[in-house]
Amino acid sequence: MEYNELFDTLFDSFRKLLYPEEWISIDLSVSKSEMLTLLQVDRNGEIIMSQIADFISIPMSTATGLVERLVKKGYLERTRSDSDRRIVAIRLTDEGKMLAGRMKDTVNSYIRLVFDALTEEERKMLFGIFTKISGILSSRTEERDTAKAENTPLKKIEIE
Amino acid sequence: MEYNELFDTLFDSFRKLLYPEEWISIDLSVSKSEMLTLLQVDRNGEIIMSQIADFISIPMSTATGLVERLVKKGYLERTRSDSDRRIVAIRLTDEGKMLAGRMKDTVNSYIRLVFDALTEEERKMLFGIFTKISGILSSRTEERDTAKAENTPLKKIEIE
DNA sequence: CCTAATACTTCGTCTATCGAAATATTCATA
DNA sequence: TATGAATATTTCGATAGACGAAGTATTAGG
Repeated sequence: MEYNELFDTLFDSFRKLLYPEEWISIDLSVSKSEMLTLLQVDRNGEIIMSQIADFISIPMSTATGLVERLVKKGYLERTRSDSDRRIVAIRLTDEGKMLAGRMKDTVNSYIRLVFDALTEEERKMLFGIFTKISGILSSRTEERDTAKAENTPLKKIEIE
Repeated sequence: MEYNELFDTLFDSFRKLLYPEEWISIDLSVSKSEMLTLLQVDRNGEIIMSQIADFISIPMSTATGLVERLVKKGYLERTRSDSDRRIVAIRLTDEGKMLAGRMKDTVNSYIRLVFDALTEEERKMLFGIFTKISGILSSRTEERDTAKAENTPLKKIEIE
């Protein structure tokens, strides 16, 4: 019976993440995908177009537009690689670094808010639980990925 | 130092929720907002347009389109209220009920997957933690809402 | 060399979102 | 009880973002 309550809580979290403007004060100058991109570039320091597309699971044509907007806004800069001139490397500008920093601070302030409300024991356990969950979810993702890879040739047999 | 790891985990969850197609097998015939709407209608049994708009935090004009698509797809039906003919009540069709059921089943299977990986103690604690967190987040939302509400009257002074 | 593969961009199209104005109905009040 | 304000919703036009197909440039392989 706890399942239902848990479902509702998750449902609510899903809603909040889809429309975070409601509960978190984020910079309105970037969209959710743009935010994700900035944080990912921040994590990697430097990243190439195809990695961005891969990471967010979008086609390259979409990634081009996404990065283009962030470049126009002054948060990212593009550089053609010298060793392989097909490759475009993406880096944060100083302004981009500041924005990424502010975004991380905001999220961290929420993490802290939650952490402060928990006991030491709960904190430890939450961390362990998170690790377990993310392990399960990524093993799921891998399953799907390999399944997809294995199915691709088979699809030709389907009667569509 | 745990903060960073936690940030990364949250960051990843955010990404997965924004692009759930990657890890969860959901019905491709509806978008994320549409899914949210269907589940909310399912929860309430019957709901009116403004409640939908309110719940998902979108303007009414957007809600109209959203519901329109779901009606066309055969998942929702509209009825003008007899007591107040301005009001439009939304209900799930049988097909809509089935889809909502399938969506809940999918999510519940994930919940179960996670639950099964946890000990009884962890389960209890996770539940408590979830309750705490959602309490904190909704008190935040309320703060923002009342702040907004308190500001509204002042707006009338504006020279429009 | 020359063809295939890779990395990326451009273009046209389509979908979703949103604000402003329009419509229809009910409420309030004088 | 007429009439102007308030409420609930839709329509319309504009705009942003996503995506597939085709195009460009560069590198790799036989």
